Amino acid sequence: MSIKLDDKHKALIEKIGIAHEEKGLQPVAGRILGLLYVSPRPELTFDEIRETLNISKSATSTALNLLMHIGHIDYTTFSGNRKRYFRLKVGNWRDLIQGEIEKVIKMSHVLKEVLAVRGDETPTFNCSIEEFADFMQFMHKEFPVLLQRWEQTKNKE
Amino acid sequence: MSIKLDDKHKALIEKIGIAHEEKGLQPVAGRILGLLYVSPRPELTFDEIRETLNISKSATSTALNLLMHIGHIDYTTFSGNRKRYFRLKVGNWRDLIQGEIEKVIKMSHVLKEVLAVRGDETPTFNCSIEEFADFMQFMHKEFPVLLQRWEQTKNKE
DNA sequence: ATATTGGTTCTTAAATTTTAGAACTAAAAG
DNA sequence: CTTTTAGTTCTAAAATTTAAGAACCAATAT
Repeated sequence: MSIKLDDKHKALIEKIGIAHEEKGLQPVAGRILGLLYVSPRPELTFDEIRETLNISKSATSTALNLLMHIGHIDYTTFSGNRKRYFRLKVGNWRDLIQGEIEKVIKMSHVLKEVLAVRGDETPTFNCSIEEFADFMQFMHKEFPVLLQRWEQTKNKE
Repeated sequence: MSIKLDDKHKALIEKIGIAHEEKGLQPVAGRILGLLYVSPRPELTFDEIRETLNISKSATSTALNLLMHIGHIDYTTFSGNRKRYFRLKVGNWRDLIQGEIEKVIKMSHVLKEVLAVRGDETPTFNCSIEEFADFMQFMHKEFPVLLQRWEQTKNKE
């Protein structure tokens, strides 16, 4: 059974798909995320996804496993039903953003390595690199504080 | 004239290259960034880059133009010398990070579009999406404050 | 004017990624 | 135990990306 969607929904799926492609996901994986965002029912089976997006079983399987691997989706099951119901782990957005911040800290470590191999002949240049690295570490340290501050303004409303 | 580099430097170039590939750059462009980070002389000519990295003129030209286009590098010239001396715009890191933040705000707008097409049948799901979008906008708003706070702690030292 | 330097652009080859199709498997249903 | 369901895995075709090679061009030097 494929999910019926109007043109607005379909356009939005592509938009979300492309946004995720830009971050390095394969097109099919991006579209699956798009579908799971706009689908009226937020838990869809393998075949609903496959048929709605007109993709092969192999592409569906590979993309779903990738998305589970990187923590974007998971699935539930219901007893007496062998199907898996795939869904976005949106409640998980804090961890997803935290993951991005961890990439930033990695880059700052690489920059520190750069500083270690550079001579003292280029003080201004070195100083910019150090600033960049330091700010990344500052961001990493301050992120949990920022998140907490947001949670609080949220509660006040 | 190719730049002489030891194995430590070469390994670091590849590391920086791969880090940038992961963010969507082509390998050659990533390596050029790596070279410009570790090179003892921070301003290199077209041919120094080409020869040091063993890449073709076309690949060098295309990658340099791409890197200039996305604001990662620029070049100086010296009168009486037709060569361009390419260099990292590291002093520019504030703008580069700001650019990332702008991508975040775009995603939050897409999520707001998602909310606009979703019905009220999935309140918990919708609420997570809204939180995600709101936090992104909060981050965008707070980023300049964070940066300013960092500049101040910097001055105190 | 002619040659050389410092690149750019066009075409194409090679590598990589992405997806489809078909064969397969494990669990459950009949 | 045979069949169906729900997917997985393997192979390979198609699409895309990446980079090389060669021809080209504009500015300077001779």
